Amino acid sequence: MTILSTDGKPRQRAPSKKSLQTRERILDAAENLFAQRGFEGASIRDIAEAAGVPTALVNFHGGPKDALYFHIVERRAKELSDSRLLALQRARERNGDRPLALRDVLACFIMPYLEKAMHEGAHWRAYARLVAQVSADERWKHISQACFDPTAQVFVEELSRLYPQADKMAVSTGFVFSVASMLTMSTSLWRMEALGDGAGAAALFEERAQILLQFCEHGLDATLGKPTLT
Amino acid sequence: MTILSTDGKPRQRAPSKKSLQTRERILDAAENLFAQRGFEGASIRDIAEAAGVPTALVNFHGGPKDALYFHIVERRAKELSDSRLLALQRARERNGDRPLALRDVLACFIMPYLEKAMHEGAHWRAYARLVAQVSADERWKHISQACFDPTAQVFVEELSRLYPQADKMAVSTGFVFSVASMLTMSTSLWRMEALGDGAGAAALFEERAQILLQFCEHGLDATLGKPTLT
DNA sequence: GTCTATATGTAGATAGAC
DNA sequence: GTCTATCTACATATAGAC
Repeated sequence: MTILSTDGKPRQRAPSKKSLQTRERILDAAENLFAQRGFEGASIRDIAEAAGVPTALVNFHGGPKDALYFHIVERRAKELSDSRLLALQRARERNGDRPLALRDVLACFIMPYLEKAMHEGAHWRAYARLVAQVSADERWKHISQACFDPTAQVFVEELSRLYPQADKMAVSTGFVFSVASMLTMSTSLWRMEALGDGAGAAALFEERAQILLQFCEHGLDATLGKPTLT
Repeated sequence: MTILSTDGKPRQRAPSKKSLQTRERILDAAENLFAQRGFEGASIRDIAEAAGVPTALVNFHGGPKDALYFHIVERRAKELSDSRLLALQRARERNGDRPLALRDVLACFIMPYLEKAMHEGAHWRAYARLVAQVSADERWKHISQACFDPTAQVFVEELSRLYPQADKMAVSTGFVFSVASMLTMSTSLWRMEALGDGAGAAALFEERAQILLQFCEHGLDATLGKPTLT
């Protein structure tokens, strides 16, 4: 039974400080390589080399490869979910009795993600690509269910409250379109640059974030604000 | 030098009819497995087994693995591009001097893709997932450049004509968001079902296509119709 | 906890008979 | 064109010394 197995059993003893540092280095290296090359494209050996440890140590700290992958996604998922739910709670408090605006609900979901990717460095940018991989591949459905769906459900329900006449299928469809657009900020900046004139494109992340919010807000409003076509 | 190498050199002799059938079976099997498991996740051996041929025959007809991957994406790219450009040309003819509506431009790009995925069977649905993989991974940038960018550029320029005051960066950003939303129809139906109530979700592809068009049309119009925020 | 050594399986690719 | 057999490299994972 390994430390990082997914069944949640606690370790027998507290790990040493040095062990924790080693473990972090391994997880960070794995996060980077998985994000860059995908699950099958990143080998345990590559990860060990990037972390500067023998390969056996990756398995010791990370367990089997699929458990390592799960754990790396899970590791930052709680922080991200907490940021989103906290933002939502505060927005509700600010509004008192009035219902939230669509733009506010969207911003509570999208901005915590973008802010971490923008301001908290390479780890979160790699993590963002990892999330995109998991979200677009049904083979990782169990990871989405465990790490993302609970929070996503909260936001889908919030949208349903704002547009009570829209059926749930339309709401979840529009929400997934919005998430896909958001994730594409992390996976496809290179594509935007190739299709635009490319001048200073990478520097305009803030501007693109506004475009994203605008895009999703009006797309969702048009989708949910009127009956679905037949 | 193999038949399918990417340098475009012609074969020395015309292949036999039987050879062509074998080749098709291999390419179809590869398309399916690459779409399902990604480039590294699908092995030459898996592909050979799915096609019912010895592994050596996959290399003979497909060349090195990366050339095979490229070729499979390229194989249907031309048909898809042609459908899109033809739809655009016809829409222009229908309109005479009047400029195209945003909705029409979007439909010319999106509908050929969705119609093939809907009505032309499993091959195109697998291909759609393959396109999503390539479009979201910078490692395959050369494939996007060769197979998708020329047509994408035409549509970006068409959008720029409709919104001449919008800068090109905003146009390409909004376009990539739209493409990401479109591709998510092929990769994440399972996610929409998980987040919606799930009842009959898979059967409502047509309805979702309308939602997609509505979403992208109003998202783009809001994004491009007013000056970008600062 | 860490490392060396290794067990065991599978990967991509090709040689050469037919 | 096709297939068998095989080369070589690399994969995941663990055993067992320290």
